[in-house]
Amino acid sequence: MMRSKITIHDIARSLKISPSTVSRALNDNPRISESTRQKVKVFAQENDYTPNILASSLRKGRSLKVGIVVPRINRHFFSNVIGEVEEILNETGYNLIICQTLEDYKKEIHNIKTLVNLHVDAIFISLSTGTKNLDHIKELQKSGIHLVMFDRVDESLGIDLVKLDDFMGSFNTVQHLINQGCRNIVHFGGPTHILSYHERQKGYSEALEKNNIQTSLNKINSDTLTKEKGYHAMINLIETNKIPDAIFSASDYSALGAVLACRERNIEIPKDICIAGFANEPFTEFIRPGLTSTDQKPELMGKKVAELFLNKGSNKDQIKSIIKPELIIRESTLKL
Amino acid sequence: MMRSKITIHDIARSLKISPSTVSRALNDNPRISESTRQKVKVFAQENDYTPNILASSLRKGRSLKVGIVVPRINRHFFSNVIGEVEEILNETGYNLIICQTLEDYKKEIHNIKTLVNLHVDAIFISLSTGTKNLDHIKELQKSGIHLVMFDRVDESLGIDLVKLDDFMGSFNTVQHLINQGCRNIVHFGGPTHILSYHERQKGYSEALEKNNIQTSLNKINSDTLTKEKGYHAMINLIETNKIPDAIFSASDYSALGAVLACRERNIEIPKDICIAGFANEPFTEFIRPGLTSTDQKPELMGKKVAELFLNKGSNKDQIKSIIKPELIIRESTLKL
DNA sequence: ATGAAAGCGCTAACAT
DNA sequence: ATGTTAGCGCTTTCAT
Repeated sequence: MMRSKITIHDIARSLKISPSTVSRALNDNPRISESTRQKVKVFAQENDYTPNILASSLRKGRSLKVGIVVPRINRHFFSNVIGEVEEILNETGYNLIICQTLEDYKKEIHNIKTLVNLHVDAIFISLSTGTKNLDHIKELQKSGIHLVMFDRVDESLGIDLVKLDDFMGSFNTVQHLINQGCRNIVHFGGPTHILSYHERQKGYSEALEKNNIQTSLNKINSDTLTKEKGYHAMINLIETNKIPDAIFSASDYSALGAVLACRERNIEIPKDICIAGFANEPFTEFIRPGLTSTDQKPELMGKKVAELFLNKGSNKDQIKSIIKPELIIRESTLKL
Repeated sequence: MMRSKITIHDIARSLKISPSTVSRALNDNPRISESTRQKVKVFAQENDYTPNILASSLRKGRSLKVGIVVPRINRHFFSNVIGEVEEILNETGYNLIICQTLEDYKKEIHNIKTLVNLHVDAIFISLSTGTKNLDHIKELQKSGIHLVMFDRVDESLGIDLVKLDDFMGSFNTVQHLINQGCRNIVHFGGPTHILSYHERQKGYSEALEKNNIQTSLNKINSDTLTKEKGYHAMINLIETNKIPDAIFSASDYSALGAVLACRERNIEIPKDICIAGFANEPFTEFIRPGLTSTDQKPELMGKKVAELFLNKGSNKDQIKSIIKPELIIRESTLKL
């Protein structure tokens, strides 16, 4: 555990062989005799030799490090993606460096610069909402660092990606609301320059259309993703006497805000209004009433992301992995 | 943003000076003339020079990287400590590498090995519950890597630490419950080999004693920190007809489990029973009834941890920074 | 104020 | 199967 003190030169000297032989033995180079390999490995083990990764990375140009950039690590979805990625990468000798952008474009650029600087072999990124310009990603593409986008992706860049079928998740939720008898459904959405939110909005609209329910732009609140914004949007609906019979929110947090507003104004869920969120955050399960939401399969997504990197090989084609969401129905939308 | 291509040698050649001069200019070595310094910096800027951190770390023996090891990154408390630490370190040019142990002793050892391998300059660690033997920490102490423990600390090792006054947090909560008229208070605690849980249990016992309430060991459930365990412990109390008038839990999650059990069995909170948790997880605010809890000041703790590292200097004495908790009183304990 | 040279620890072409 | 040598890009004595 000591800060690595002994080097391959020390081993070489003790064993009266050359450093390169030691290096090769340690790296299981087939051109080294079994006996030498054993001798070296045993000696290394006994003397607590640990390779200097810095030196090896400098020389090899690869670092066995992977960076992951997410909007926030304390979101259930992201922390579970990260957990899964970390587990798989550790098994294969890679280390994961986690960065958060806090939805800030500048911080995203800074994080990427840092990772490039650390000579990571790959970067897994989920774009921040503040990111409207993708030049930094395009530059990154040229750098030779393996790139995988996930969840908040851009499909046009030709970069391998893993994403949820957000359209399906959204469509199914709205269809469920309609099945419960809701007709006047308001959408709390996110900025549509983010593909996920665009698709969720589209799923909402198409589900309504398919059921011959008139859609209306003033039923769509974009940029309503936080608890505070959801709360205020709901209060606004109440105070302008436009209470709908359902809210479909693209975020559990803004759905929560709506729930809190309803509690405050004594509007009963699901009797007076149905509310559905998105992401299946843990709290959706234990608030009262339980909040209907869509599970985004974070572990599966993490697995796919890691595998996309590990199995890439020389395949040059863009790979898009689309994950099927699961609608978790709870009391907040159960009228029947 | 390109993977750094140009080196100080390229700059030196272009400017017809030596690499060492370039290095010095870039590092603001005072022995370089202002004009050369400017020339070098401008050229570097214009040509997107980025230093190779690997090479510089290898040479200097310091990496400008810091590792942080926590039980889980998706705990509100830890993710906020991490966020604060990251922010402060980034300002000073350091990068943070985040590892999680998932409360597993082996994973903790593995994480530390990894960080040592990466030649981090410092490790900030919060011990996992699975850690009962501290040999790996003692070894780490010898390594010369700057160490700071936080939250889940061991005070006997002489390592700088930042921790909550868990005794005070616990004592104040129980005193509050007593003030509300509760006399039969059950404690859901954690393993007492972890100092925090030991102190919380002590705070519980001493608050009772101070109020001349008889304490009893069978009112203490240790190893009851998760939602599931809290749920089962509460169900057990109900089914054995030993429903207390209050639960003080050392974890918000086990308090939540108790809340869920009460809901299921139609026991009213706070009318029939008061419940208080610990950590002030976000959900405590918006479940019904709101759950009384103790804020652990994660941002402040993160700040102290980072500062302990940045300001250490040559001071050899152990520094213990004890943070005052704040009791957040919500409906779950408001009988009066 | 600047340059030359050595070396951090490792790997890999090129020998033998 | 093993050794020699030359760096990866940077910092830092030691010169001048």
